[in-house]
Amino acid sequence: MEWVLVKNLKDHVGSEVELRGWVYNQRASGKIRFIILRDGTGTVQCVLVKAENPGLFEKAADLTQESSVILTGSIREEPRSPSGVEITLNSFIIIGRADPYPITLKEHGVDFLSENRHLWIRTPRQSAILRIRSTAEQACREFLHGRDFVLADSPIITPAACEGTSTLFEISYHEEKAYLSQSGQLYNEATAMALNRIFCFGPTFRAEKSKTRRHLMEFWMLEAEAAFFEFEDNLKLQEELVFHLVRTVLDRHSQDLRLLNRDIEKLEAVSLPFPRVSYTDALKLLISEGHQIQWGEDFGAPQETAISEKYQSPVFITHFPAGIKAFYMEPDPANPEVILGADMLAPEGYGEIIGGSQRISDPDLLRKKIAEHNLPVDTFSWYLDLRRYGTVPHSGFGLGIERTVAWLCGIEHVREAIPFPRTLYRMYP
RNA sequence: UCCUCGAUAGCUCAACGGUAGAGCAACCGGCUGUUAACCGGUAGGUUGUAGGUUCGAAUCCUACUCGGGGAGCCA
Repeated sequence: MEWVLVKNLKDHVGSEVELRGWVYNQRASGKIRFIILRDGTGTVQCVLVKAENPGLFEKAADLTQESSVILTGSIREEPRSPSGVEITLNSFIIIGRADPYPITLKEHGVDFLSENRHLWIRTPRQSAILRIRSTAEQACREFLHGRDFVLADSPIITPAACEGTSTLFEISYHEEKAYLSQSGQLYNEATAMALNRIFCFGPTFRAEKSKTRRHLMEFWMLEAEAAFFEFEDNLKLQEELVFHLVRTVLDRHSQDLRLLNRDIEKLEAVSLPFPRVSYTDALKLLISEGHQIQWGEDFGAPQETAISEKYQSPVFITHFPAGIKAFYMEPDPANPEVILGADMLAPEGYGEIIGGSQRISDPDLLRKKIAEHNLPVDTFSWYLDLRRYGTVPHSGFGLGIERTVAWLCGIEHVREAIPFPRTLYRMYP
């Protein structure tokens, strides 16, 4: 008998098939049982009538929540079913009978759910988010490969800070100190000089004691870098990538988005080109609205939210003051006080999802900036080499996948956008 | 690091200075179409830890532990 995934049941209406999965729930009266099976691709209700098969009916009393089963049954259309199909159960075997399952169908608190993350991910909502994450990652790769970008993975163990700002996780590299990467960017610049257009996609680590719905200690970042790309090329690439992500998730996950109660209209409203506002103009706007902030100060979360809420699409904040951005960002020739970089803020207050810039290509200027930031020149010696040997203008950006997925899914917290979140006070399980 | 909130049954919560309760889960029974099914019953507790105030503390005070939300920083 053919083994079919729940999500494909509609293609087999009328036939008898085998299903393999876990019992999501069971309801029973004296004469009829409803067993909801989940197999990770969806859920389906299986019906068992006592009069038709008394032996099987009794045996099914043993099907506790999350017991694993292989069952056979006939698929039929059923107007009363939310998915339109239902299974008439013919037989089943229990692979592993589950003990009383901690995560019931009732409400639970964040602490308990986090402590049981390994089981929490089995719930329909969490599964939907993780499926969307998978598609978002796939769409990133599809998009960049389609634009002739080459995947060039950057190292996770690094000898020193990439940007010298954030706190790093220190590890012991045999007798030496080493650090977990907080960005693959500097290595990306090297691979871009070798391969022209490249990207890396992997975990990145921040040891800052951040403790908000937008922060994880370990998160995944898509970082692209392109030789000969200037500021404008960079922004265009970013907005087209993010637009592609939105469209792809809408196309492939309407059911998951519905399950998450996502307001789909807000995603459908995203359109190209994305709005742009310079730091200076954004600042004026914020001051006119009563924010206490001066030129040269970075925007905080409340400011970012205030700006992003004015637009339906993600918005670029461009031309930040050089003093609040990383040392490698190219100054604007028209005004060297500001840099040719931009942050992309997601709508609905989800915060910064991309940070990017054109990079300094002049070796002398780069050396000067390294000194100004009090960074050790010798650890950047190889990075300076990139400017010694055939320097070119180039640009890149980093996209935080969890924040992006959280926005796409409309969920409250980035911890639900990754299978096993690492937060400030929790790394179990 | 700072601000803020919290910890009571397996889970979600109530009891607010005077005998620790409810719903769900578990277990037993009932029910022919349920969608977090429903109905009846049984069992389940050193109220996060340590001290203090009091005739009496889940409740008030102090410290600690663990966690939630936020600030800063960032994706």
